[in-house]
Amino acid sequence: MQDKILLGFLMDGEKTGYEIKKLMENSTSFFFNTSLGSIYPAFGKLEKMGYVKMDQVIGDGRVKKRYSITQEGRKHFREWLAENVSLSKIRDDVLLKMFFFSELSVEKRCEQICSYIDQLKKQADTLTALKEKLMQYDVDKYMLKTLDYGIDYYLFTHDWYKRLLETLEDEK
Amino acid sequence: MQDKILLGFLMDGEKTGYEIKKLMENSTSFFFNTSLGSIYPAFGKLEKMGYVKMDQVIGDGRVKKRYSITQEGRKHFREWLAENVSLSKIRDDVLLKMFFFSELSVEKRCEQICSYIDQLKKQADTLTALKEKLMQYDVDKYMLKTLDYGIDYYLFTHDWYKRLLETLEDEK
DNA sequence: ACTTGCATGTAAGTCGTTACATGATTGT
DNA sequence: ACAATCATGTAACGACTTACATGCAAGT
Repeated sequence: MQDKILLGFLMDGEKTGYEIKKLMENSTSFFFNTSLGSIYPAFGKLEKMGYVKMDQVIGDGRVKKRYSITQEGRKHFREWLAENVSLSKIRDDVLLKMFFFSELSVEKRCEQICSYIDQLKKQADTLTALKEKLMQYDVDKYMLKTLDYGIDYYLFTHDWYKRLLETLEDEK
Repeated sequence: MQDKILLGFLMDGEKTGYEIKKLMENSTSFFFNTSLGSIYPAFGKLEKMGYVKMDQVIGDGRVKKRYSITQEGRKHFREWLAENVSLSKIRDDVLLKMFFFSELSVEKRCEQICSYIDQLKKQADTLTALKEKLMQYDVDKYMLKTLDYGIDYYLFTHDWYKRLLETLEDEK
């Protein structure tokens, strides 16, 4: 999975591991993020498989390892893109807590939901701001679409829990 | 995380690992599921920590290991429930593929989204059927709420991608 | 007789994170 | 001088999953 995202980021030009990490932070991080501690070893594997090749470059007086994608890498990535998609699980610990909400007092339930609503709103705002920023540059259409999904998802979830909170407060 | 769900399921009475697995399949599986291969070792750890205790029981002519939650276990579980919630990441491989959709032909993009829409509809229907079934019994209110979220989430995502498909088909 | 479901458990492997370790450059 | 950021990498650990291994009981 995370090897695919590395290949994906190399599709439009060579990059270092560190650069890809920075790019992720400003684009995919809300749904996909990877630590440097797994990016570097992943490049090693991709190189062994012949999907990327490395060039040692001196830039800013520093030695950097710049990776580029090979023809086989491109093929492999496009095959993965065309492969059947499947539903992934919602792995959400708020949902899990809500499942057992009967074990918690009404007050605590409200506190938890209030806090969550706050966080959802903030996340939606953060992504909206990110979108405004990115739209100033010439960013890929589908990168913006995923951002749109993110914004809409957090707004939907925000509204859902806000409605839940209203029913909770009636119970008080 | 998965130790919490085990404790949660024991809150309303003792159960075997196998029984909990079955319960999960009919309730939390759409957002949280755990294999038996991790349930059994998890019980071992919970027992060591004093959160559960085991009784060997003979039922149906079989030797079973029935676990019950201790007072410390209850305390630990309730503390976890009251702990600050935080946003979890959407780990969705469809979103990741959409991010790189420019690398795929318009036809393939539509195929992928069509297939995904289908799956989302089916999942919403499955959960709706599950809800009808559960409502016949006396199921906990918040268990049904999580199911409601699941249904609404899949419907929201279904509609979102359906709208995306319409814009994709205009491009053809 | 045979398959399915009940029931438990271990071992190997995957995938990822955090912490540790190092060191150069840039800005204050 | 000092902190922050750039840049790479490894080691330890965690949280799982799949496959393997076993065996009884119930239904067909």
